[in-house]
Amino acid sequence: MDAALRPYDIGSTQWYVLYQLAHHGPTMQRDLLRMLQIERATLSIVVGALVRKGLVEQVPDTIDRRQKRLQMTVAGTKLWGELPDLTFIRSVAFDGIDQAEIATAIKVLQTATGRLDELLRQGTDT
Amino acid sequence: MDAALRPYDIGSTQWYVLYQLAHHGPTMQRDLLRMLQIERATLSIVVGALVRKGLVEQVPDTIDRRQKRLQMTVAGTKLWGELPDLTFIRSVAFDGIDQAEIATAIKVLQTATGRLDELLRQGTDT
DNA sequence: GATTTTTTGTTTGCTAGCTAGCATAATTGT
DNA sequence: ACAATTATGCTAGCTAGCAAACAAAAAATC
Repeated sequence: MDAALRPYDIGSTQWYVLYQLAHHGPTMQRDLLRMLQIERATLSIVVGALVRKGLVEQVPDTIDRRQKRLQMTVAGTKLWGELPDLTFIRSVAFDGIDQAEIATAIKVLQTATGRLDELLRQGTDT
Repeated sequence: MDAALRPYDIGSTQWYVLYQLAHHGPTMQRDLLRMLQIERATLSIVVGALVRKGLVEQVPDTIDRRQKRLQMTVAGTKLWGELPDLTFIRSVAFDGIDQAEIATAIKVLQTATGRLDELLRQGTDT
């Protein structure tokens, strides 16, 4: 993804933010957190980069002024239209592999990461 | 890994370098590159951190003075002895999962990453 | 109604990855 | 023997992750 996006000076996480805004419209920054599964501080940096480049606007909510609503600018919408389709990456990686084996791989990884998340969660709380 | 190593101010890649030196003795920095599968520049930073902390020594080779031999210092060996055993992480993640399913997951992921590596390799050469 | 706690976002400082470009040393070609 | 190429490592500048500490606003408590 990074290699494909490099010509556009966009990183993969920045791409995910744009994807979200392009497909689901303006979004609260706090809601993006849950969608992208990253930390507040990280998202702050990523959004900052997009704002700096003029691709995204950050508007404080009128009701809850702590929260910020993110929306694409005209320049952002234009760039999004020019970005290449990245689904070919998934095709290259997985096309032709047995569907059942992919399902097994997903199950194994979800189990493992779930257990590790749980382990971390406990370690943090205690 | 990072959570377990944090009390010792050691990152996971730094741990891998120490592991290598602890188990296989002094190693040329260029050989570590292949073992850790990271870029020259990245390893340079990681090794720099270890040298700065006095855990590893970087000695220019007498025959080829470009190359640098890495070896643990006394302080490094001491710290290595104090680090916790990290194999519990693998146990937490995978214990009890069907061995055949794990093998399938590994196969799927190796195929996918292999294909993507190949794709990147071509893109870089052209 | 005033105080405390929680939520949201930012900043700072770290690890770790990358590319590009540089210097130096070694090797290869002519 | 000298010139050109290759190999090794470093620095600079970037993305992206994290934790800790902070400010501001909102919500909860007393």
